[in-house]
Amino acid sequence: MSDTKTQIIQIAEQLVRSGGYNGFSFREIAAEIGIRSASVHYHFPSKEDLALAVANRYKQNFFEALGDPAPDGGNTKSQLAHYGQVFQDSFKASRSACLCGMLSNEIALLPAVVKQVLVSFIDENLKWLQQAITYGASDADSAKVKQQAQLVYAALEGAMSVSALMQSDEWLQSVSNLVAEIVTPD
Amino acid sequence: MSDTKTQIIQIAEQLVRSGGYNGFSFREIAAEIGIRSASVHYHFPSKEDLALAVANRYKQNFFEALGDPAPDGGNTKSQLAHYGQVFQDSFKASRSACLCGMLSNEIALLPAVVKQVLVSFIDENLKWLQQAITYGASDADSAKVKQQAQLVYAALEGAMSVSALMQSDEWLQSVSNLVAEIVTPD
DNA sequence: GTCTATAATTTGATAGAC
DNA sequence: GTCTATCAAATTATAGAC
Repeated sequence: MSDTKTQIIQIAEQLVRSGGYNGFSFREIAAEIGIRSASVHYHFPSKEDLALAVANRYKQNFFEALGDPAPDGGNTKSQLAHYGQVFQDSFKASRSACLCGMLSNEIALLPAVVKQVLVSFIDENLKWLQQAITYGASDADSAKVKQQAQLVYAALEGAMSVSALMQSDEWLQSVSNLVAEIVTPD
Repeated sequence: MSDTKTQIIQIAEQLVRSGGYNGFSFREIAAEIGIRSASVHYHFPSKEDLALAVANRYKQNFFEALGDPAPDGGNTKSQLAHYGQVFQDSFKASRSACLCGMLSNEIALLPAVVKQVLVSFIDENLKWLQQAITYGASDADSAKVKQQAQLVYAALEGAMSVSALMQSDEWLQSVSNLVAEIVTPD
């Protein structure tokens, strides 16, 4: 991928996370790079193309940072602490909300192809959490474990949203610590 | 408040919850009512005025639905179940995200006066939850109780966001049930 | 790949008649 | 309170030169 194309995606991600799908423009991206908006259209013909690329790259980076559940044989608590740390690192780097959390709210504005990325992002988070919670222990597909995984994901998304508003990671830290304590496979 | 003014706020709320602050226009609101956009400006001179009115009314309605913590002497579990039910009712009525959750993500776009409403919405949710969790029991200001209250709020906001994406209340129900089970004042 | 130029549309907002 | 008319600005997107 060309340097400019990567730059466009990076800037677009930050702009979407700050202001949503309708909160960024091709001109704004172009201005930050030092080119013209027509050149941005060369790399991404439509706004939907760009939004899709941004969502895909965000998802990919997120799961790279996450790694596989329990790669070093950690217990549930340490795995959930790591999971929370990924959210915290993302917030610290951007001071803004989760891209997928942001776009989830705006679903009415988005093309179906972007919605699919969001749904798969959530699905894979759920799978990761179910494995992390039950690693080496009970059934990853039990209803209880799924409920717990949903709680962890929802709580961290919500906490990231509040942290973006407050411009402080207090909520993310607090929620991250608590879920690691209270969620167990038993 | 005039009928038209109320109508404007109602429609604006639904539009903001579907598409965010940049996702609605005066013309769109006017079209739904059957008037012209200039008439909307008569009631709300600027978009910021309208956004503020929408946020204030949403907050007011939310806490009216919530009522006081433990008005009938309920325990923590029943109080949290009621809290979750308020989120579920709001989702069922609108099929969209929480207005304050939506706007929290978009903080970079909003005037300071709207941000204040969002911050107070969260503050008051936290207070309500801390009282509900500790009703008739331990210290409402303990660090542990505050952490739990943050978890409950964040989890329900996150679950509502996912429910808006999926157009299903499964996540809201699941998360609502689980927090009522696992959060205790002890 | 980037540029200039521009089309087509939408937006927030205002002036002034009724 | 609502209307017509209009403005200035911004937006997505395209055509065609370099």
